[in-house]
Amino acid sequence: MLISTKGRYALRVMIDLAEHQTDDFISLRGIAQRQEISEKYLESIIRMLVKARVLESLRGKGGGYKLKKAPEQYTVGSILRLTEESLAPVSCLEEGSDACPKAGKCRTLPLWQGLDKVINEYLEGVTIADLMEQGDVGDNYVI
Amino acid sequence: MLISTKGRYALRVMIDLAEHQTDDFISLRGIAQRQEISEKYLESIIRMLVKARVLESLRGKGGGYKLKKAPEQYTVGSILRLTEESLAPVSCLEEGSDACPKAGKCRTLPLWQGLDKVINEYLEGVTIADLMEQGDVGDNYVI
DNA sequence: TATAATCCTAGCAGGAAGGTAGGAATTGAA
DNA sequence: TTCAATTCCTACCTTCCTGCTAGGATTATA
Repeated sequence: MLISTKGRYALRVMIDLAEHQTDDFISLRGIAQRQEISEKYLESIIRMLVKARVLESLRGKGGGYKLKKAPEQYTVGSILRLTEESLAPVSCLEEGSDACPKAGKCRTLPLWQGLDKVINEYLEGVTIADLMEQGDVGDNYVI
Repeated sequence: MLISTKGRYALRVMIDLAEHQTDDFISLRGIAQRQEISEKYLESIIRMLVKARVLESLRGKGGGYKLKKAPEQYTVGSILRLTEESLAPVSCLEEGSDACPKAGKCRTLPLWQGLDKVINEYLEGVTIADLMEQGDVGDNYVI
């Protein structure tokens, strides 16, 4: 499995915020209740999004979260990359992993590179806006 | 990460057997040494391939393993499906998992179905023969 | 000052990945 | 017949990650 609950929940948070967008901040509690996810767990996920400056936050009464940009400007890939350690299909392609000494003569490396490319292109071709309403999806978002 | 060492090693076994194909059976020890993988671990992986009737085996002296079909006839996807529990990118698409009660109104399900499709199409488009010699790769096997 | 909210650190249970160990069964050859 | 080479089978172990929980510190509003 490539995508953990962290990544899936992060996307659902983004969609929820996009769908309930106003000038006000939206509280964790509201998101958690609508999405039926534990507040405490969701908290840790949302904090990643705040740290990555994808969300704006405000503490104290009336506080909460808000998207920083328009939903069209967030690709699915850019969000998943924040919560998943890596989207690489195999460990040898993970960022920060040293180049494999056998890379030159590896029979399968090109296979994994190709798979990686296909996955990334797909995930970069879909935005949060595309996910908001089924039936009004982007060109790249074809099942 | 989508693909475990089990899957990667299984592919390497298939390639090794394809490249050293004769009428004789090829021993586990030989494969393990060429691929620099622990004999004991490789043994458990190869047994999956034998059980799935992808390989033919012979016990005793002079025994070993052999491909049952030509390398062109094994897609990468068909091999990986034997060793990986599931190639689905998210748990809700795994075979045998009950349909999610929220599937009807799920904002992200089509996203995952699309990703699943892209991954499977890619992996079905490459065969063991494609992996044998770089430079002589199939049409679908483009980086 | 009370209350509502986010921030922060720590920890934990369960399962899977990756690998090891030891021996039983089978086959071919001396 | 016996020995050596080989696959088959079962059990186990360690380490890491996922998914989740707990408890409190900090900040803003009314």
